Amino acid sequence: MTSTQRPSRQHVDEHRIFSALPETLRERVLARAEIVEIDRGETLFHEGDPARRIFLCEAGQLKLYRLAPNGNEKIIALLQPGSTFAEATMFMEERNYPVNCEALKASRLVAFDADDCVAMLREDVDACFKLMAMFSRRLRQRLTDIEALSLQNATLRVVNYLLQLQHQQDASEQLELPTSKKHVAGLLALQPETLSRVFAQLQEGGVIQVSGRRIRILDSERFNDITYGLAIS
Amino acid sequence: MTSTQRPSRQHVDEHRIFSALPETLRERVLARAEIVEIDRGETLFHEGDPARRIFLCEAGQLKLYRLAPNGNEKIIALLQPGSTFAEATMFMEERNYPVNCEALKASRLVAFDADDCVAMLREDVDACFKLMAMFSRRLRQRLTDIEALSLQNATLRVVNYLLQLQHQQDASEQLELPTSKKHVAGLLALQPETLSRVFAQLQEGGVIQVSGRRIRILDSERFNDITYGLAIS
DNA sequence: CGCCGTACTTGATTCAGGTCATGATTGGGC
DNA sequence: GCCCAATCATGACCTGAATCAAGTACGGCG
Repeated sequence: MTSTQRPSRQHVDEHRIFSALPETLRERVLARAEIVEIDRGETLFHEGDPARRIFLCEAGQLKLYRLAPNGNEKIIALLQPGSTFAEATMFMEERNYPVNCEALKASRLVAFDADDCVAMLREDVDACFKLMAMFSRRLRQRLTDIEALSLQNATLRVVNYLLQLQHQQDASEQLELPTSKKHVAGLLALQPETLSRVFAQLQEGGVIQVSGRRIRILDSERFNDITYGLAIS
Repeated sequence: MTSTQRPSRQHVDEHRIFSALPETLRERVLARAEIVEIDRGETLFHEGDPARRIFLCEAGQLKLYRLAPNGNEKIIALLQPGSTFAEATMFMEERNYPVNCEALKASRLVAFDADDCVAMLREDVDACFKLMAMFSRRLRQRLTDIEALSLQNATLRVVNYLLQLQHQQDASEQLELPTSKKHVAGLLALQPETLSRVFAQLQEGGVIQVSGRRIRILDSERFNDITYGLAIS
């Protein structure tokens, strides 16, 4: 991991931007922001580490995850270019990261100083509102996750995940998993074997067609039905 | 459910207060706030209902929950006097409640108009910061919930819950469940039967002593061990 | 291009927790 | 204080997903 380069306006503007911060304030944060380059497999921070910086993913892919003592890994979120993360640590009494963060691909991040960001937010209610909107969206996402974990079985979780992907991507019947099946399994709190079997079963039923990371939704009618709790037939 | 009374300053000041709002602003919100009285078993709102108001629980107890098609219920949060809820809806494009809310005991709430609150927040960065701090704490709590659901078994979830209760209450070895075991089960995403068995097993092992809603932690040594994944012996 | 480690698939088996059933106990409301 | 319904406890049984195991396919790197 290196953190020598200085970020240019471009670096940030190229992408969806540290989305809570309006145009006028970006200049100031950038003054002390740093570019962080990180290799595949490297860890950006561990759960419990003091959180002095918040991040924007410019390029690459990372996972936020928690580990069970037995080594089981639950992926909390996949970070794609344009994602910001760790903002909530700014407001905690104890500022430390609540999860581990590791690069799944070589990645380039912009690291903002937490104190700088707080200082800026103090002077800009609009920025606060954008951040609050982001927190609200994230809270609702967590609610969806909790519902999935406590009320849905493996098949339903997979189906809902695929529908969500389909919606995020161009909404065509063809979609692509954003990462390896192993990590998708970690995201859905399943073992890789189970995910594999669910895919096999859905393919068996003629509902989807899987080839590597590409998935085609063949029978969107029945596919939707499954979401409402009907059997796989 | 009745919503005729006008709330006095007292009603709100008596308790922990709409905690994101500093002293100076309370007067203004209160001008249009209403008292809502609700009986045990009544529903305050359903998932999907338009969210025009946010709430402070003054007295009583409520549950926020989601339902599976088969009737299974996951309790997202228990609301006690002093809790505020539904604040995040203020910032959603589509303002609607993401969960159901039902009174577990007859309750008295203060209902604030969402638009009024937004208007107030616009003029007070301190209030924004308090609210952002609350969102951050809540996000972290959700993270803990997700970890519990995806990486911990029934016993571990129960033990961690009891430890959390012990900490919230006076940290003595004696604690009291805040609600019925049925609802505690719903909070931990367990069936009541399973919770009952876990309690029985822990009591069997001499680790706790259960009598109704009162629980005494007998062997805090071993009790803590369980948290680290060791067997119940 | 070929090698090796990782990802993936598939089968056999196990087991934690859910489901169903039956009493015992409790507590809210008249 | 009594009564009915809801809560709670416990046993028998079932099942979905984890675990264990073994073989195949893939992809990154020399």
